[in-house]
Amino acid sequence: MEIVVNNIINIFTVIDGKVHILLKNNKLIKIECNDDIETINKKYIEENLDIENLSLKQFYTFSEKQDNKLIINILFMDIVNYNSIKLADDLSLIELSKLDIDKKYLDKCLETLRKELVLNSTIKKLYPDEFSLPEIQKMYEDVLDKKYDRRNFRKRLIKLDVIECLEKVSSNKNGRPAKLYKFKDIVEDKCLF
Amino acid sequence: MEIVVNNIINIFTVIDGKVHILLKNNKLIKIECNDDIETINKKYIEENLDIENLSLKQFYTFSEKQDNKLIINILFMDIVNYNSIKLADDLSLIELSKLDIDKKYLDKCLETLRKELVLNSTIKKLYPDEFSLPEIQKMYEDVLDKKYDRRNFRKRLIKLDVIECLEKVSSNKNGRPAKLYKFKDIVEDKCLF
DNA sequence: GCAAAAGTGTTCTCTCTACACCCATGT
DNA sequence: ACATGGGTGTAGAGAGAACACTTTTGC
Repeated sequence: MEIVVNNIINIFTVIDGKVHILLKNNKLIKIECNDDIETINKKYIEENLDIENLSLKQFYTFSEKQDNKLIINILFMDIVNYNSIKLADDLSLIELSKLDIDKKYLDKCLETLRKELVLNSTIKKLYPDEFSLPEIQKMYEDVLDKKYDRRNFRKRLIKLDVIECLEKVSSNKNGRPAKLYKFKDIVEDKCLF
Repeated sequence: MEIVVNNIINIFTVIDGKVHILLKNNKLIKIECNDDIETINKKYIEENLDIENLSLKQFYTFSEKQDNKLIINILFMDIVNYNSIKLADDLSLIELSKLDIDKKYLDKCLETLRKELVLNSTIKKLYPDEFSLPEIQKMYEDVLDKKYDRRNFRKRLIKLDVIECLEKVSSNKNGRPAKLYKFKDIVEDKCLF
């Protein structure tokens, strides 16, 4: 039987508290794999995606049969800051919850995101510069589907010693501006939630 | 390029506090995959491994190039009770730490084991009947490479409401016999550590 | 001055840790 | 009786949850 191996690259970012995924021609980024899987990915990223410091992580392999072919889809992901993505003509970002793909793929993505986003190193990639606490709190509440108390949320991050306060505030359209913070340089990775 | 896809099946058990892995002809169990990966596994288990209720979980996919062939190795695992393995002539168990395989494979196995063994449902599969607390404490200390206080270890499991005490004791060669427990029927899965 | 959103501190509860002595068995 | 390993309880520290009022901004 003919065998086709694809690498599927899921690049996630967060816009306005909602997880988005990068598409190419309105489809998942799929690369036919005819070499070692890491080599193929590295080459593709260099030639096609203008994103700095991308570090793909493999998270699942699906198989399907189609027209007497065996198709192996190896899923990879990374999470990056919105500004580090240069949107070429054929690239677009879509809210993950609005993406029309097989539920088993989507569920695996969400499961993986939930594991990744609680890590210090991941959240620093997502917010490499300044951010406000309400901003990342909203993101967590959306992705993890939980509610947090504002004060306890803040205390948690401060006690973990992972953020430092900047002398700046955000400009909100409504209400009091939020203080801006940045993540400290990571010494060891910590689980935030 | 020619592509070969293999499923590699890692079946773990614990003997005397140490993790062991099932080998076939002293090698990892490898199946050439020419159909949907779950279908292949199901068929192989039925025909070759006389183990009840095996429920394989995929955990990683490696690739390698060999003689101008692309080899895709998809790794699966399950954890079972020692007594549920019927050792046919070509099957054997070896202590995981003494297995001579590529370090990246071994590290992935250990990482996966550490995630699995803290779950209620997994540990119940390993100890479906009676067990003593010192027995599983030793296993945890070995796999997680940590030490636990005897009293706190016991209190933790009791407070989690996952074990019940039997009116029996173990027969140790040294020292006082340990009380025997069994896991309660699982309602929801809990993380033990 | 009103609505909207953000900042802050305290108390209470619960969990985790550390720790010492006694008990049941085999030899 | 002694060596070995298992069982038990308590006190103190630390983490997490609940909670209300004040502050800053835009309109």
